[in-house]
Amino acid sequence: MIDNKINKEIRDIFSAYLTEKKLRKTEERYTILDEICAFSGHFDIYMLHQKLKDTKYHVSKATLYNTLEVLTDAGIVIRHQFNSQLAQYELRKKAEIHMHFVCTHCHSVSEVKNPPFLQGSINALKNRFTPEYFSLCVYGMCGKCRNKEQKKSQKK
Amino acid sequence: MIDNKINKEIRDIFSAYLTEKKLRKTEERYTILDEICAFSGHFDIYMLHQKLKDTKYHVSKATLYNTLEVLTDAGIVIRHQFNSQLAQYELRKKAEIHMHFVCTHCHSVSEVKNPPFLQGSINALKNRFTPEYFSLCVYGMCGKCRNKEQKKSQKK
DNA sequence: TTTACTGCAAATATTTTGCAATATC
DNA sequence: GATATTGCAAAATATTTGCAGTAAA
Repeated sequence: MIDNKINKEIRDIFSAYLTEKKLRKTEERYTILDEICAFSGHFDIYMLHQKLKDTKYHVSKATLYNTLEVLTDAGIVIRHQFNSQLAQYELRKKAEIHMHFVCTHCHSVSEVKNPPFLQGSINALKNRFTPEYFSLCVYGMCGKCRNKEQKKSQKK
Repeated sequence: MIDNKINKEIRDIFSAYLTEKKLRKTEERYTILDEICAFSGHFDIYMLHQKLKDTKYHVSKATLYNTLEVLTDAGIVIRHQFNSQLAQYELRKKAEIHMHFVCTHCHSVSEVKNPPFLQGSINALKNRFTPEYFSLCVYGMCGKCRNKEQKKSQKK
């Protein structure tokens, strides 16, 4: 779980990054980061925009895209493009501990804890590449869709 | 390598799929599949469109998108969305034997043979999910960018 | 002969860009 | 005070859709 302590830790990492890159520490950037930390899983631009609207804090789409790019460059947020055109984001802290199951039927994305050996085997490739993080997406049919398909074939 | 024999094998799988789903066997669909088989790695809609133009065989973008959807549904082609908006595709036959290294600096995508145990560990999750294929993307800095960064820091 | 497929153009969706106003350093 | 960042609107990019003509079954 990402609690307030970890939330603060992430804010500090962001501050250090902004200082290092001589970027400005704006209220918008920190507000966006706080809202991102509050998401339990994936989110997209629209969900984030909506969430900020609910808190009565107005931020433009342009700023959202800009901030997400900075956060991605800082390695704090990971950008996924599962199946749809709309990019999905998530906190890297959360992404690192699971793999994604993308259902090829209903396009739902669920998460399963990463097999621990995976990290090790990726680290082993360091001579050719400097791995920062990885994303394992397994495509297939999710439990729900499988049940539906089974019911269908039973009716025949 | 995908040679003509495998190419024919894929055509047959496609034919069987089209028959099963009561879809039509058009010249466009087979021509597109042939061009796809000729790509050695990833490709996108524009590369495919260009390639077909070169062979003097005109196919509209709409048909390309349509056919790629059919091929994806058939499990013959895999659709990736690495970093850009432009979807990248590749033959599943090829995708299954490697993982992707996506450079977070220059956005190049290279391929490395999959660790063989990965397939096994994914199959082990069959009770919750029916895995069809997987895509392991490792993000980080590629060799070229790493060298450039090293040269930069040496100059300082 | 029926209707799925194709091509074109228009519509939609997502992200990026230009620029004036504003706020950080 | 210099200039990075913001917000808005317009542009750019990628994909989908509507529809009339064509071709597979």
